[in-house]
Amino acid sequence: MPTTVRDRLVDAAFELFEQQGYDATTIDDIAARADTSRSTFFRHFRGKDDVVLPDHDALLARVGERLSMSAPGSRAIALREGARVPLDHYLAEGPTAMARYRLASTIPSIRDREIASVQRYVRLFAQHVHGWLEDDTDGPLRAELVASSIVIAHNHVLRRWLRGEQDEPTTRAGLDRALDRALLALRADPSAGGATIVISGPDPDVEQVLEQVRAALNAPR
Amino acid sequence: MPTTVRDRLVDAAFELFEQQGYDATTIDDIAARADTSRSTFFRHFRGKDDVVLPDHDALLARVGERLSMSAPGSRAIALREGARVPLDHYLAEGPTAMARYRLASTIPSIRDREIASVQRYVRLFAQHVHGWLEDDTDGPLRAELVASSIVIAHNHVLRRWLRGEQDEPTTRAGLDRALDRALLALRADPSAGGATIVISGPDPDVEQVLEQVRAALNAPR
DNA sequence: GTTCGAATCGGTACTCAGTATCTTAAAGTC
DNA sequence: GACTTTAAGATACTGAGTACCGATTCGAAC
Repeated sequence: MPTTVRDRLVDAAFELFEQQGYDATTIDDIAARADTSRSTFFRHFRGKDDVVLPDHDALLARVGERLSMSAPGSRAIALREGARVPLDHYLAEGPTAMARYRLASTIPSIRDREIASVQRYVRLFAQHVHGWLEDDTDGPLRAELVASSIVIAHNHVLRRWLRGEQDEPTTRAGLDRALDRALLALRADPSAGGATIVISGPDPDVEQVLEQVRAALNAPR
Repeated sequence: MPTTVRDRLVDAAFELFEQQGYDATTIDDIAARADTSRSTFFRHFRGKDDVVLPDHDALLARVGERLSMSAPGSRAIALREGARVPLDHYLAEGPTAMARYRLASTIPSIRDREIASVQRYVRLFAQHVHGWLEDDTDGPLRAELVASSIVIAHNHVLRRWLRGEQDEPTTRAGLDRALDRALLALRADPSAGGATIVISGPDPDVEQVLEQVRAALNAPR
């Protein structure tokens, strides 16, 4: 089978990291186990932690593409499908994604880089949402809130799968539920003219709702 | 005046970083300009980037303290005052905070560490909020959403001040407004029994509101 | 078949961050 | 004054990351 040098390096790195720890394994160790040289390692990866992390660049680009082709009427759909892109990617990756998660949970250096990567997704979502809210005062803040909520919802369901707490179908369905909750912030829009009503909850009683509305309107705000 | 070695090191580092860039200045440079030795530098700071970052540990502890002494009736107040702790700290710091912001905006290494620090605040808030929502299904997700919204609101107003776009009083008032928006996610609680009503916006017309409520209740959800 | 060019890889040497350890000077403490 | 503690300087080492050079291979063009 045509295993490339790059693949051998990744495998060697994962094995050594899990086996003898991150700090304890040198790049020479990784290169040696992959039957190649230190130079070659640095030709393929920017650094030691780079081996573990997936290439977010490609994934980020795909998410950006999805968000770019969004019509004014279907913003929410674009956001949901944008969030689905990385989730599907990791679900398809399977065990590799899980191994990476184990490492990212343990090794501070890698966890920090992972957090920084997550932030790039937040910024990407925020940029698009901000563009959609151009006329809004407080646009940047709302955009950031919505963006981070989406990413949090995504990571929430992803982590449960990575930890083996959920199977794939449950995870996919979970994203939709989590996004429901996350996008409440988008739906409740205090900057719109008049008032914005958000009603959530199972089968509300109409009279009770109206009573609550009266109370809310009469209360000092 | 009794400038300590530590202070001299910090000053030297800031000057050199701004003057000749982060990567271009070695720790020897910093030590030399502070008229001390490399050993002393590492005795005071864990690493090169540590000089720039404030000690989040103390700040984090103070926020945690404030959140810990929160009664069931005053959760929202605790969150607001918890968010005010770091804001007040940076406002008091003044120019130093601004210089740090300039560096963090420019130098990827420092920015990544800054992002990781922010994440620690999110986790702290989330832990407390999660404790308060113990009985809630989806508690962890809601807690994360609320926590990150608070931190985003905080950083939003802080950044505007750091960039010199706002004066201090405006910034303090801005935090409250930003938190209003951020905490919508907390108020709109789909897991509560019955329904939850969130009404936001300036001076809503009662009839219009009731009409919207009827429409929302009649619409298929 | 030869030659040219472009990748790909290995090898060497260097800078610098970070750690460990030892020694020294100064400042309390009894 | 002798003793302990603490802050600082000095030295040496490991390992990440960079720069550069040379060797090999594989095609394509002539």
